[in-house]
Amino acid sequence: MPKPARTADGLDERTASDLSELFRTIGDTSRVRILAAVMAHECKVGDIAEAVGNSESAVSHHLRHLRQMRLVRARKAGREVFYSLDDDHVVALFKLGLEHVRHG
Amino acid sequence: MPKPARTADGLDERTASDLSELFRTIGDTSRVRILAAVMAHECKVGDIAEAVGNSESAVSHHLRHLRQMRLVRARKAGREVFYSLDDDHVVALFKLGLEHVRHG
DNA sequence: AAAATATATGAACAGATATTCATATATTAC
DNA sequence: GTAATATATGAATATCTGTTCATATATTTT
Repeated sequence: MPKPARTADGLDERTASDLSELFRTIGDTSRVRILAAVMAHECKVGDIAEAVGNSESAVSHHLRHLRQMRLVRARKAGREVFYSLDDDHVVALFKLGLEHVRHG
Repeated sequence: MPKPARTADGLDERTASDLSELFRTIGDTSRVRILAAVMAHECKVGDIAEAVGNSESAVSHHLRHLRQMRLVRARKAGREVFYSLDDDHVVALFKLGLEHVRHG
């Protein structure tokens, strides 16, 4: 099989791309707030929309994005869908990020 | 003084905005690679440009952005400018990010 | 002094992306 | 069955952002 394309700094292109995509996903104010809401406790879409002050449609779009990046997970209950964190990497990332912005 | 505007999830708007801005800064493939290069060892602009395969101008723009977010720091030596990490939050963020993308 | 080199910067353009709106799907209530 | 509710989705649009190009600044060399 072909060698992965390597940049001179030791990060292959695929990894750099994946990594940046992950951070880009968290790099949106609405999604940060959606994640913070979901982080506090399992939430259904409507409640998230109200909490972050976005339309349900916009939130739904964001949630799909977050799902695709495996940051949140959906649990269907009747006609409602409850979202929770998929793992706790996000919590750790938030903590580090906060350390930096609150004067790092 | 006025209370900071709070979202229902406990993140005030300013914090959510700052946090997302930080992640957005790392959420670009070129900047990820620039950071990786600088992370390995202090680099001057030209070398970074070559390492990541971007123009020096583009890299310079990115470096300004990274400087403004206090992610990298510049040291001037003659007509060259050497960049290094400003602190090690980025290293920790990269580690966590990699854990997530390499099967989260 | 001028020429050459390294980096920075502003403006402009191209491509990406968040939000809105209209509509679709799924589930429950009647 | 139909009506109502919750969420999802596609397309369109408006905004944001990365890169390029031209040019500016700073430093060294001759």
